[in-house]
Amino acid sequence: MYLPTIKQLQYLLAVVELRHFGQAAERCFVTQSTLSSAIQELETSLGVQLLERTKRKVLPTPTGLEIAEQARKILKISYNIIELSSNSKNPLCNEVRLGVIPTIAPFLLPKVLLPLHQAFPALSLLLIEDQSAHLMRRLESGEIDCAILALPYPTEKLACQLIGEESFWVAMPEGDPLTKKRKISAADLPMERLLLLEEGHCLRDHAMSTCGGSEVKAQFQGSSLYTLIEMVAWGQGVTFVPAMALESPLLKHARIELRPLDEPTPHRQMALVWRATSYQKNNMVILADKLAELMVG
Amino acid sequence: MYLPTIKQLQYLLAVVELRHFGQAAERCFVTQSTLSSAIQELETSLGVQLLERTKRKVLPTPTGLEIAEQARKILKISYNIIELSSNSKNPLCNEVRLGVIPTIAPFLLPKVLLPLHQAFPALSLLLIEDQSAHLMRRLESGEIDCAILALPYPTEKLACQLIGEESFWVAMPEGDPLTKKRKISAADLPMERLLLLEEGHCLRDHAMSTCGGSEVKAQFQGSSLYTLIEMVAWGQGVTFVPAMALESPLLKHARIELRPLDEPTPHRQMALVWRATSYQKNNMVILADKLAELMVG
DNA sequence: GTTATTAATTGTTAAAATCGATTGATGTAT
DNA sequence: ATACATCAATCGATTTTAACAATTAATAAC
Repeated sequence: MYLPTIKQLQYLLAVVELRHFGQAAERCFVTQSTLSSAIQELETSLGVQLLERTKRKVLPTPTGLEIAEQARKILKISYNIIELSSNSKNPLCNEVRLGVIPTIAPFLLPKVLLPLHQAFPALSLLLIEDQSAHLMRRLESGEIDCAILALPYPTEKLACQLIGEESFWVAMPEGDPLTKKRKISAADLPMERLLLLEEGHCLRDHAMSTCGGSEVKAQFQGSSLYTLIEMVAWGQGVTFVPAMALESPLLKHARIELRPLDEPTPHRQMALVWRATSYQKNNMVILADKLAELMVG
Repeated sequence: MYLPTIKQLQYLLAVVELRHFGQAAERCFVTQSTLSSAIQELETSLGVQLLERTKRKVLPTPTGLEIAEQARKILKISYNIIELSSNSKNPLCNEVRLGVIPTIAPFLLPKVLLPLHQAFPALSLLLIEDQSAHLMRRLESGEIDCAILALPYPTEKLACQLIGEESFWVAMPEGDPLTKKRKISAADLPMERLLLLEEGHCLRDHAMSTCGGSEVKAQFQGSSLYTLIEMVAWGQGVTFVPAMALESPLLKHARIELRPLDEPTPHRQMALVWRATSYQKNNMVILADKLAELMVG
């Protein structure tokens, strides 16, 4: 079964509309002989006469008319395909599905979403908040295009670009003995009163490695930084918060005091990651650059 | 501006659906390398990445998905085109636009329409009644596909096939002196009482040539055989009628008597004519054969 | 009769499509 | 770890196709 070609249909349509091989050929930017034989080819492959030719006029057969009508549709869709692809060529005009981990999302997004929209008006961001491991899986399956993670994190086979760095602070209840220090060192931390996020949050792992690895036995596992902060405010213990969170209304809490950590200051790096093969790889670099710029400013 | 080819779109659709170059190639009956390069060709001509390839999986980009969707439509229309043309290949399945002259139509059509429909159930006949000259013009312009005319008539450049022959009879009022003869000869005809159809009807010309050419001065010009017969019934004169009309209810008229003409019997031939270039030329022969068969029976 | 117009035809060349075989990268099983 | 299997890209060779320029045959117009 031989499918017609778009070119054949294009030629047929031109002849049906102009009723003239020569003019049709001109419109299609080919010679009359090229057009003529292309249409003959179409006729024999379909096994049907599409045009009645006399030396003086060209008359489409009913079948020829019907097929020309279908050809019109096909041509229209073809132009539509070209339109579709040329639209998608502008940088950051596609929908970008971005995953962000829960300990970054609430602090970073309010800060960057508006400026991002101003910088790339055609960009449509779809946000997904999930833990690092889940985001990795969704990234690999193509469900999302990129993710903002906290490093260190194993990101083999992903392209990765840093967008910023932030140190950890210690949050403690108002009047806690620790508040007497301007800077807290790892040794000062009361392991027995340390509050951590539940399993799966990378902030938990980063905090644990700051305090000396698996020795830590966290007393309580909060499911979000919000709950954790509330616990601290009620005097249940102390915890780590990322620097970005300091500006959050959450930490304007009257009953919480914050102290930086001593040198070497523990910190985490934030990075945008994506599949190295991603069709958006060029856009990803642009996006990461913009994010880095917004983090500094 | 380069249009995609249907083949490229077909290959793309296969890959998007199967997520596998090898299987897609198999489905399309080509080698993997053929399919692979065809899709690369499509991508570069559109200037857009349509697929993300890793060694282990193939992931369509959003643009790739959209274009595959359009490809699906185009493929569907293409198959439709093939369907359209193969449908039109059955003999006499198209619409056939048939012109018939007014002195044949009312006598022939009642006789043949039903049997024709039984013989070619898929045939859709569109009937047009008009004078020979008009039919010729409409035939040439492609407005109709074929016509039933009475010969002799100049039919240059048209294909032509006889479907029957009929002699002329003379219709006269009941009790007319002429009724005493069993057969009428041309010389017997009362020229001053001869009623003819108006200009343009070929029956008029045939009648005139029977009576000796342009010598005839017809007293009255009827616009249809029906009026003419009524005139005869009212004793206004005599006229010619074609043999086929004898069976018509029109001539069961009580006040009309009919007589055949003497040897050499004047007659007319009926023929189906069509453009020699007509896409229906094969069908026309079939149709003419059938008509001839029905005329005899 | 001559000329102009038109589509088909012919012969040639350039472009492309396709294939088979190979490569390089990547998982999977032992 | 190592060998094996899988997969898409790549390469080189061959066939097929598309396109053109020039010509021909048929027709209409003058």
